[in-house]
Amino acid sequence: MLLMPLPDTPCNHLLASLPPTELARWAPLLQATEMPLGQVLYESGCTLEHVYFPTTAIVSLLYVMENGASAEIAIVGNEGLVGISLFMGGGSTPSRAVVQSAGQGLRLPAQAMKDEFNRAGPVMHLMLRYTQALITQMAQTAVCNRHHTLDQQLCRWLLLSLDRLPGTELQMTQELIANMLGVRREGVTAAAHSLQQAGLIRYARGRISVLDRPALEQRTCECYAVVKREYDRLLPGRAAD
Amino acid sequence: MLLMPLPDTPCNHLLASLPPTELARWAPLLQATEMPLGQVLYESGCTLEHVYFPTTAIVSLLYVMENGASAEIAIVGNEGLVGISLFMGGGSTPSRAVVQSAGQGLRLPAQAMKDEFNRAGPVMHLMLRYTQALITQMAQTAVCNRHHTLDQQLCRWLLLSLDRLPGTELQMTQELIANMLGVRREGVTAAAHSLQQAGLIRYARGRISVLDRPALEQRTCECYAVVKREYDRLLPGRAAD
DNA sequence: TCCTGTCTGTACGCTAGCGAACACGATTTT
DNA sequence: AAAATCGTGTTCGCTAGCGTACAGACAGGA
Repeated sequence: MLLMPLPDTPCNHLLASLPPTELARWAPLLQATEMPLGQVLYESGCTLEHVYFPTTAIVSLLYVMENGASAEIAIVGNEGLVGISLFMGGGSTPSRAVVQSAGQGLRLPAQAMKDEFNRAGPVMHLMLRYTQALITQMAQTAVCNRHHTLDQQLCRWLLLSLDRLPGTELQMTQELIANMLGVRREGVTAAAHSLQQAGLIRYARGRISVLDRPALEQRTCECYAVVKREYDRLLPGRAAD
Repeated sequence: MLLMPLPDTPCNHLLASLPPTELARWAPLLQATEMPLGQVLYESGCTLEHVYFPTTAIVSLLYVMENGASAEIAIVGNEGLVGISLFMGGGSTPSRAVVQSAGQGLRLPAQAMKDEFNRAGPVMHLMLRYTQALITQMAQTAVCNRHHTLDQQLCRWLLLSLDRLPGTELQMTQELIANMLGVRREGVTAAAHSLQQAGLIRYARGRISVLDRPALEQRTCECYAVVKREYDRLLPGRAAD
């Protein structure tokens, strides 16, 4: 079957929790795609032609300012989809979606999503619940940006990314992380260094291994837990991790 | 008529842009309410019994941290409604809604909103477009918190509030503004002082008059314009201000 | 009239993070 | 094997905003 060619193959949780009937309608239209690092799924203000359901990739929603500086607004991985503005209305957003961690995903033509959404059935309610969870993530990003230290934010970011990937390793340069968090690369270097010295992670040339996840969770701010709890509450279907 | 007892009486733009048929269904259920300063419309994690359509009041959605510090996530005034989680799913959010500027509003029983939303008609689409605009505001709040100075943020905040009020005066102590922005009161004092010296505002004991709005718009960051543009794009029905 | 509470001004030392510039090792390319 | 590029470490001065503490100024009530 398309979504699970092999047992234990990673799949998208949103798709996986669709009722069989609706999934069957989409199955012939879903198309597996490679999502290489840096790929821009949509640009600020542009209308979408597909929605993307990441399976092993991670996508960042970020806003790029006029002076080129950027800030991440939310992370989307195998728990969600990229392109909510398609069914929310407007068809575009002022932000940009960039692949932050290379991998695969499934994509669906925009029209199929709109059609299914307009049936106002279980798919619609699932999409709205996901959107609600995404809203929480954005809100908490605002709070975190206001009040918490770079150290804490890095922990939060690592955990959010980790939750959306198999394994405990992420391929990610400090430069890239800095762009996501909207801080200097040197700041990330310092924070990562202290995490490494504390034995929580190990990194080398764009490869980060998380050694002590519980300690990371303890070191981060409350924002991570708030977001996690809300995702689990609103989207109970997905595998408990 | 309920929504416009007198010509030029302020009303809620969302309600005003409903088709007559749907408005007629709600009209008997809508109930005018006083919304005094500081009133908590809903608390973090609590389920809603009403949705609120502010007419002359302004409501802040804010997150209160474990240590008591807070940060505003979005502002809702006569352009929107408080309680989107009711139709988005989940029925609650980790944030709190507080009346930031006293005034009136209309409230509607939760069930009426749910019922109407589930008809999947024009009301649903309007609510979703509003939610999309709200999402933009939250995202931009995150960006602003990351990158912009207190001065710029104060300007943005004044403008957003001003857009939701009649006239050019707001009743608002610096202490309260500081809570919303998630900064120290002294910081607001300093920023407000410099705005006053530049002749953009005048304030005294909790009363702020905006003297030179164009200059405020010039002094703020791009965030204000991005949010404003998105509201105008998604909710074209409301009066151009 | 006094008094109390509210709102705003000011000062001081402190820290996190910024901007810029450069060093060095590792990896890839030629 | 040499060269170029990439990822990380380090330094220095600088600024915005924090925490704390206190003082004056205005308002409304007793």
